[in-house]
Amino acid sequence: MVTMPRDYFKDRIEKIKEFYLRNKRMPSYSEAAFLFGFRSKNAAYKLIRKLKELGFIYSDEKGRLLPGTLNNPVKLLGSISAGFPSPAEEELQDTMSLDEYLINNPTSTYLLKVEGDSMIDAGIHPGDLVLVDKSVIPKTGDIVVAQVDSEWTLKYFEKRGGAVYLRPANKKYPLIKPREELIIGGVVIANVRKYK
Amino acid sequence: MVTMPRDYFKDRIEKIKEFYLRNKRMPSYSEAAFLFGFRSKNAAYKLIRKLKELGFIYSDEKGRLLPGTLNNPVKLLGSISAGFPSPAEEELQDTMSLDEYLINNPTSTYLLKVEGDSMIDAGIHPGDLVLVDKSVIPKTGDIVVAQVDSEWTLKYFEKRGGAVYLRPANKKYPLIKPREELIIGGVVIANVRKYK
DNA sequence: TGACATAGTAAACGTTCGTACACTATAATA
DNA sequence: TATTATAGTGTACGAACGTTTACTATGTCA
Repeated sequence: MVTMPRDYFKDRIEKIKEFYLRNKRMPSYSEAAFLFGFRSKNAAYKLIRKLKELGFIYSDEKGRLLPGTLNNPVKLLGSISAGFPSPAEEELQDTMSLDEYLINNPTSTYLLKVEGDSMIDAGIHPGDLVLVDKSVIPKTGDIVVAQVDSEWTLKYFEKRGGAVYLRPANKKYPLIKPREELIIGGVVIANVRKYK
Repeated sequence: MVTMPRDYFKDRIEKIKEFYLRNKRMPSYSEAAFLFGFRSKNAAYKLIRKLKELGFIYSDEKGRLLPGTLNNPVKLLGSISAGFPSPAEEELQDTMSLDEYLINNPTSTYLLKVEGDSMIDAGIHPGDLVLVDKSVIPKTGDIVVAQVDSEWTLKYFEKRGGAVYLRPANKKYPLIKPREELIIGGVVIANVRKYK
């Protein structure tokens, strides 16, 4: 029986990953054979069958290859204070896609750039991007996009005894009790800050 | 001459988008024809040629369709304090992918879950996910993942007169002057917080 | 040693692919 | 009204597709 070296699969997966990132589609079997350095596309066919069993790849009803966990661009390490594993060691790590992780409802979610410091105590800074889902019904404690005095702002949503209040996360600003009807643009489901 | 209704393209694009999200690949021309309700795939062929000109789709050297701006899952609205356009109006908005926006170097970037409150004044809370690029060389003011007393922590990086310091973003904790060699696990390039 | 599982080669199949060409129907324009 | 550009139908063709089968070579294990 022939046993393959330890990183046999990893190199192959990396090749496909590169192809996928470069071409934005999965290779055909003959293209995969070329990637792997095989002369026969059946060799690729058999190899990929194993990658499928490992979950890196799958295929649709027509046999075309689709990205499995390949798709996920960022590697997952442990948590920071727990003495997480050294970033140096390159294993077959778990990966994830930020898009898929953060966005539940692609059609009802949009992105908003934050200006002003009214939510700074909630860790939402000017310049941050805020993901807003307008299909979510706000509950007390949620951060919402609301229209106050014909201006859109970011506030904590509070419902007490039938009345609705908007609370800024900054002691400098007062609690807001909306005069008339309150227009909600959606609930903040995530906050993203880019440094570089 | 036949002029198409205003949202002619938008509906078609939405159909392809749905297909792409569902199948994780672009449709063939015959599949696209079926999506559009055409009997002839040549009709899809001509229509998609126009979508290509608009940048929503393109194709590789073998003619296979590839996602253009389709790919991007989240719609971009204006900024929040500027009285941004109502989220209700559904135009052909700009879209973006968070993965592509945040990650410059997929191979050297990883994700870390934050525990502890040492960076809370920088708006990085316990439970946040931090994107770390280990190929970036830290500069003063950057937030880095560093090993202090054989523990991995998140600190501001400061270089003054040849000496390197690590500063927590929380007044409760003291400035750290590393005794021996300083091990840096990478530079924080983004912070992500998920609420829902 | 002999039996066996595996990695890879090679060729063949029916199907689907992208693309091209000829054609019809419709609506706008001059 | 005649002209013209466009939306869509239908057919055809060579190339590439996924999949199957047969075969070789090689290393493992009893």
